[in-house]
Amino acid sequence: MDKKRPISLRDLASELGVSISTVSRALKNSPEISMEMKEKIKKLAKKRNYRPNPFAMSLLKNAPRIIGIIVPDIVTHYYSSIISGINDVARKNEYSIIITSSYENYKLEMQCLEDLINIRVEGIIVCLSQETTDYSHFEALYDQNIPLVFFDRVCLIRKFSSVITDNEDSAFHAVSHLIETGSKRIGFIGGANHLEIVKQRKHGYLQALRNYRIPIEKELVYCKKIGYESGYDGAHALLSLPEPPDAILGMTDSLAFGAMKAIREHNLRIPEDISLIGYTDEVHSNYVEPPLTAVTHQTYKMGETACKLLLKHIKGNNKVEQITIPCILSVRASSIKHQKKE
Amino acid sequence: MDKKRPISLRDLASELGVSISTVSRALKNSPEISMEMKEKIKKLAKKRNYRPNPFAMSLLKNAPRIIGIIVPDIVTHYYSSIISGINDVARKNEYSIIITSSYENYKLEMQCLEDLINIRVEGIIVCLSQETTDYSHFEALYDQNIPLVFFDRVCLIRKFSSVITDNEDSAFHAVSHLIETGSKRIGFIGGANHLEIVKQRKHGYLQALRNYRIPIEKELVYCKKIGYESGYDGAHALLSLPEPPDAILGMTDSLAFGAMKAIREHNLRIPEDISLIGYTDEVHSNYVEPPLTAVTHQTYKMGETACKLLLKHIKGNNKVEQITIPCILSVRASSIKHQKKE
DNA sequence: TTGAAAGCGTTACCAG
DNA sequence: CTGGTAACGCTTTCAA
Repeated sequence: MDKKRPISLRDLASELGVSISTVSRALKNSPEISMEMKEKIKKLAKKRNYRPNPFAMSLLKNAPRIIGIIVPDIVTHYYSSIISGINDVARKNEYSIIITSSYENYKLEMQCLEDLINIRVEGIIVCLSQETTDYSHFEALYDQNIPLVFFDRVCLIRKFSSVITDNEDSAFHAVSHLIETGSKRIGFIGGANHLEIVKQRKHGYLQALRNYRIPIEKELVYCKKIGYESGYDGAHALLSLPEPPDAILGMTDSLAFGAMKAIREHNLRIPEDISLIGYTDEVHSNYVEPPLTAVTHQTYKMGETACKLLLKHIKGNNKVEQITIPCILSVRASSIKHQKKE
Repeated sequence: MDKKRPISLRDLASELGVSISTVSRALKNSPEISMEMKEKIKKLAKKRNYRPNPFAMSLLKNAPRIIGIIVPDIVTHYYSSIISGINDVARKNEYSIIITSSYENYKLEMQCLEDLINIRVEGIIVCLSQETTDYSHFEALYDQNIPLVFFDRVCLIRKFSSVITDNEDSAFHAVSHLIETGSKRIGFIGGANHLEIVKQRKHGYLQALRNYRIPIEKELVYCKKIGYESGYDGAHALLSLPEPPDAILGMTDSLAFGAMKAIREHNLRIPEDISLIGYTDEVHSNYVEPPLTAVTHQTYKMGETACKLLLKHIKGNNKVEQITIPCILSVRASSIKHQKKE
C-alpha cells in the first residue's frame, strides 16, 4: 500500500554479495573494476530499475541541479515565453527549474527568494516586481555568493549580471517610425517612474523627439502604472487634452490595448486620426483591428541568454555581464498614416 | 571566493558547546528543552542565518516536497494559468513545483516523466501530449505507487484521478445562447476531427441545434485544424455560402480571432449581421472590438483542483476521482443580436 | 581489483 | 532536560 523505498546501492550490493563501494564504482565505470563485475552490476541495476538518489548526492555536493526563477507572474505571455527559453537551456544542461511568482508584490518577492534559498537552488534568475525599490534582499545573496542573474527589470548591475532589452533604442525607433509615417504630436503611456524600463523607454521616446526637433510637452506623457486600465485611462486623458496627440506609444501590450479601447470610444480612426504602437507578441498583435504595430521582444532568446549566463556563474565564472537583446519593430497597420518616403 | 558550506546544526552546537540534538530540538520548539536554552539557540540561529538543509531532510524522509508537472507547453495562456493554480495550492502546502514541457511530443513526454521520477518528486500532474496514444509509461507509475493526476487530456481514468472541462456542455450553452439572442443559422469552426475536444464540442453544438429543432446542415460545419489561419479560412468559406450563417462558434481562441478577421473583410457587422463566440480568457476577449463573447475555462480553478487532488493522494488517500470543472459563458458584445426575453 | 569506514545534515530513539 | 548514536544513500579516501 504505502510506497516502499526505492532501490539503493546497498540493495544491489547485498543481492550480489559485494560491497557498496564496488557497486558505486562499477556504475560510474571506474577503471579499477573488472569488466566482468561491471557487467554483472550494471545488468542488475537495470533489472531493478536503480536510480541514484538525488538527495544523497545533493547532500554530498550541496548542489541539487535546480535553478530558481522569480517572475512577476507566469501567465503573461512575455514571462512564460522567457521561462520557456530558460527551461530549455536548463534541461539541456541537466538542470531543473523551479518557478515562483511575486505577483508584482515586494513582500511576496522576498518570500519567493527566501523559499528558493531554503531549497538551496544553485542559482536564481529574477525579474523584479513592480513594487520593489529596496534591493537589500538581493544584496544579501551577493555576500552569500549565490549566483543571480536579473532580466528585464534589473538592479544592482555592478554586482549581478543581467539580460535586458534595448528599451531606449526600441522606443527611439518606434517613435522615429511614427514621425516618419506622418505623426506630429506623439503621446507616451508608461508605468511607474521608478522602474528602469519606464525611464529607458521614455528616454528613447524623448530622444527621438529631440532628434526630429519636435518640442517636448510633458502633458503628452502619462506614467501611472502598467496595465490595461491604466492604458485606457491614459489614452482618455491624452485625447481629452486641448491639443490631443495624433499618435501614441503604449509602453507595454496591456497599455496599448487599453489605449486602443479608449481611442475607439473617442470615435477616432487608427491610424488616420491617431497612430498607435505597442509592445507585444506576434499572435496578439494580429487579433485586433487594425493589426497593431508593435515592438516585439525576443523573449525566448532572452530566457536562453539569462540561463546560459547563470550557468556560467554557477560554474565559477564570476564576471558580471550586461547583455542586451535587441527588440524588433514589427510594422503593421496601426501606425502608418502615410507611406514613409524613401 | 568559492561558496562556503552553509551553517549547519553542528556549527551552532559547537559554538554554544551543546549537542546537536539539543539544537535540533530547540529549533523545533520541543517542550523538553528549557526556555533559556531555546532562547539562546534561536537567537544564534537567527544571527548566523541558519537554514535547515533540505537535502538531509529529503534523504531522511524520502520526500522533497516537490511536485512535478508535464504540460504540452508553458507559453499558452491556457496552460500557464492552470500552472498558476497548481503553483498557488502547492506553495500554500509548502510544496514547490517543477515544470516540464512535452512540446506535444511523445518521446519528450516520456523523457520528462523519466526526469521527474529521477528527481524523486512526490507526485506528478500531467496533460497528455497530442501525440501520445500509448500510456504504458504512466501505467508503470501506478505499479510504483507514485501519485499522478491528469488534467484536460486524460487517460487510464480507472487508475488515475483527473480534472477535465465540460466541453460538450460548454458548446451546448454557447449555441443555445446564440439561438436565444436571435441567431438562426449557426456555423461551427473546429479542428481535426480525431481530437476529443473537437468531437465533444461539435457534439454539444449539434445537441443544441437539435434541442431547438433547428435543422443540421453539414456545410455549416468547418473542421480542418486549430489555428488563426484556419479560423480565417473557415469563416471565409462559411460566409461565401449561398446561404451564409448569421452566427459562428469558433472552437478555440485562435479560430475565433481568425474568423473575426474574415468577418471584417466581408464588411459584416458583429453582432448585427453575424454573431461570434469563441473560447478564450478574460484578457484577450476585451482586447478586440467588439469584445468577444467567449467560453472561459476556469483554468486557475482547474489547476487548484488538480493540485489538491494530488496532495490528497500524496497524503495516502488512494481514491480515484474524476472532477469536471464547468466552463463559464462570458457574454460580451459580439453575440447579442437582441436581448434575450425573460 | 575490492572492501571498510568516514562524512554530508538531519531526525529519532534510547540513555542518563 | 540533555547527550550520544544510528540511520537515510552516496562518494571518497585509505587499506588490503
